[in-house]
Amino acid sequence: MDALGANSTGYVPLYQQIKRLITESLVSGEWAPGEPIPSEFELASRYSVSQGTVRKAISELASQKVLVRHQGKGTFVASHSQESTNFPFLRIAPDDSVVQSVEATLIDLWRIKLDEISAAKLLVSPGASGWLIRRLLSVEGKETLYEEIRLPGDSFETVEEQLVLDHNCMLYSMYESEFGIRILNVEESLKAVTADGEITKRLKLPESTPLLRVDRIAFTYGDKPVELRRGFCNTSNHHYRNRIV
Amino acid sequence: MDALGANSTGYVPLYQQIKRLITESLVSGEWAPGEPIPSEFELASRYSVSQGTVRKAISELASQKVLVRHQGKGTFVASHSQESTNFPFLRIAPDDSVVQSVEATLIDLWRIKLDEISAAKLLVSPGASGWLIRRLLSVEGKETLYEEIRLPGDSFETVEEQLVLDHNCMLYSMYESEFGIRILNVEESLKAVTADGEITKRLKLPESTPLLRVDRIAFTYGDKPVELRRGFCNTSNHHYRNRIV
DNA sequence: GAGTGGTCTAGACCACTCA
DNA sequence: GAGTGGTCTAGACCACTCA
Repeated sequence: MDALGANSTGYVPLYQQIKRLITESLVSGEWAPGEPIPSEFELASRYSVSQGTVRKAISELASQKVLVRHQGKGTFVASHSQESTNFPFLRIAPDDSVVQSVEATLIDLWRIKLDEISAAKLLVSPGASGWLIRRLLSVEGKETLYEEIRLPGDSFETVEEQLVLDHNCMLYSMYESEFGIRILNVEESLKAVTADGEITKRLKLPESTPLLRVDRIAFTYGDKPVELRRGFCNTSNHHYRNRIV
Repeated sequence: MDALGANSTGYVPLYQQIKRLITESLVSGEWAPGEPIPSEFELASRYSVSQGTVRKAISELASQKVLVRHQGKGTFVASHSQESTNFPFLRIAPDDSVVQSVEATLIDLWRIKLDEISAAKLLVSPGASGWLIRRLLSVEGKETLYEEIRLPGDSFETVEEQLVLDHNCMLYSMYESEFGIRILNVEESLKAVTADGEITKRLKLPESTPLLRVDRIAFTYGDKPVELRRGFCNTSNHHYRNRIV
């Protein structure tokens, strides 16, 4: 099986091909985030297949949250700006309640050269230019998470502090509207650590408090990595939740 | 929408009803783990619907890993004993390689009375009898994870030490074959902690080493909780991995 | 009432497995 | 070659939205 779903005889199901064509239109920007795509019957006639085949393609894209279906209204390009939550990949929650408010405050923003490890993870050459964003997240009014975010300069040409502030630190929504980069999924790697003085100070904690370190790689279309993130989380009153099936 | 997928007018799609009938046959044991269920056409005639409708029901059950499909061979009841991995819900991996070998050694096993919190999580009355299993997991030959497992006595009447040893500490496979309880999914809650003396001694670590504490509730059919687990993981050379979409 | 996605059917044919 | 799951079609009808 290759990336298109072809087997050794070169057979690729029609719906896989349709899925690819739809994805191409999304990447090219023919259909913008938040906007409706053509109806299933329109797409069926455009690609000369049956509605059922288009439907199967759309179903898979909807399960990846690339598209969103609304019965009676249409199928829409998924958009961070119209999602229920502003931090769709945030797994930190307070212990005794459900997460209701998350606030981010910007610490600072720098143009940097990406170190070797970061560059390798972002699939760019070591020393390539990039950006470093540092910020603090408060969950339910309590400083809980200190984050360092690294962005590759080739995908993010100019990141102004004002831009980040304008978007109220909703970064993924900013990536989408300002840079045309939609984050589709993320990989996280967690460890328990004791953090250094600066981080504990930011989180207003005594030194050597154990912290949950969350390393993230965020991916856009085609599993292309476009953001690195390292977070240090105070888990005295919060936890990282996960469901595995 | 109720649990069956009915809307306010009482309409329930056929495939949802079929899904329910199939699940009932699975719970009743008509089709045992690892065995094939009847073919799509057979089920279609049994339930007097089309193959497509049966197919849609099976597809959803397959995506929940309740069933497993094999083209050309049939559809099988999922079984832990024939899964690729013996620890299907284990998210701990070594930092610099892929996880290849996991070994579990039993520390001890006790009949206990469930404390209030555990009983509440397992939806049984506080003080109800149960079991406590303590064990150590080695990943790639290195002691990495200390675990305490609590089981409710109503689902697990008698748990013998020999039984656990016979199953080589593959607990979920044991639950399935010995108690007819199949774990379908788990919820985990993670925190960074400094563990007490006994745990660090078990993991051969200096005291006050930060550890990743993983609390798990495991569910069977109908989202019924049937196992509690608390693990303490040494993350110096290992990490907890997660993918979010 | 027109248009959308959601369900369901009957039938055809394909890819894969196994004897 | 028989039997399985996997794909695809054309057409019908349902549930929902919006004017």
